[in-house]
Amino acid sequence: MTEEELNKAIAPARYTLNILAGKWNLKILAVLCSYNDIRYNELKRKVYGITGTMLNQSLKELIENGIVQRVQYNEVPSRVEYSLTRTGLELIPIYEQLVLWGENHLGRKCEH
Amino acid sequence: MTEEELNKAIAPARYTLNILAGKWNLKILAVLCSYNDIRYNELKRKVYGITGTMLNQSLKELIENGIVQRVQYNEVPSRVEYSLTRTGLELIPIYEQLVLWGENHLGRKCEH
DNA sequence: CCGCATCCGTCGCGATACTG
DNA sequence: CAGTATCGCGACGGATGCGG
Repeated sequence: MTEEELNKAIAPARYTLNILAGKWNLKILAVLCSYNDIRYNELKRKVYGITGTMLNQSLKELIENGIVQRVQYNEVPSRVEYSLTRTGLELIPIYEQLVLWGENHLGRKCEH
Repeated sequence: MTEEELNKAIAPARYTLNILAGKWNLKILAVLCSYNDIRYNELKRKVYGITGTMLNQSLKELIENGIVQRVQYNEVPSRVEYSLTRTGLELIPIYEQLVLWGENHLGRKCEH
């Protein structure tokens, strides 16, 4: 395998990983996954410990990558709801695989 | 879902991600995957662009996490071979899923 | 209620030089 | 051939305060 071939082969995986690897993205996905729609402040409360800055930054990334959808309702007071897109939902099986591998591996470590 | 429940739920996925997310780990896995055993310098040549420092650091992590196996042959000149463990092999399907999702998503971006 | 601008600390990454 | 030690930079994470 040449350098180019190797790079081409892993590029899509790198791309996916870059999205998942952000410190809060996994938590955000897990929360969004269990709600069809959720408001900003509700989301902020569910993703324990996150600051406004980080939540907005993470959401921005996720939106730009087509994983999260932002819907703004022009009411008073203003209301914004977030939800997973179809693309975002397709990320869930991967998330579950990550959990499975992690569980198996952590389990084995304890067994000796 | 409480804070603890959420943390417990995602912890294994975080663990798996931390392993995969290192800058060179994906490339190293991809190379190791296509060789049963490979020597240090051969590996260094295949993982284009990596420095000795980074290769050793990455390998150390992967070994500590039970993904890579190091076998040293006491010959002259010295010879060390690296290979994936059973646990490491179980990471391959995840890697492939990451590639698939990335390809689909990148594809859609170009379609408009 | 929702989000942005700024500033700062930490850490992953890496260049270089050295060892058995 | 197969590594280790040291030093430094830059990007990401995060606290705080402002704006619509």
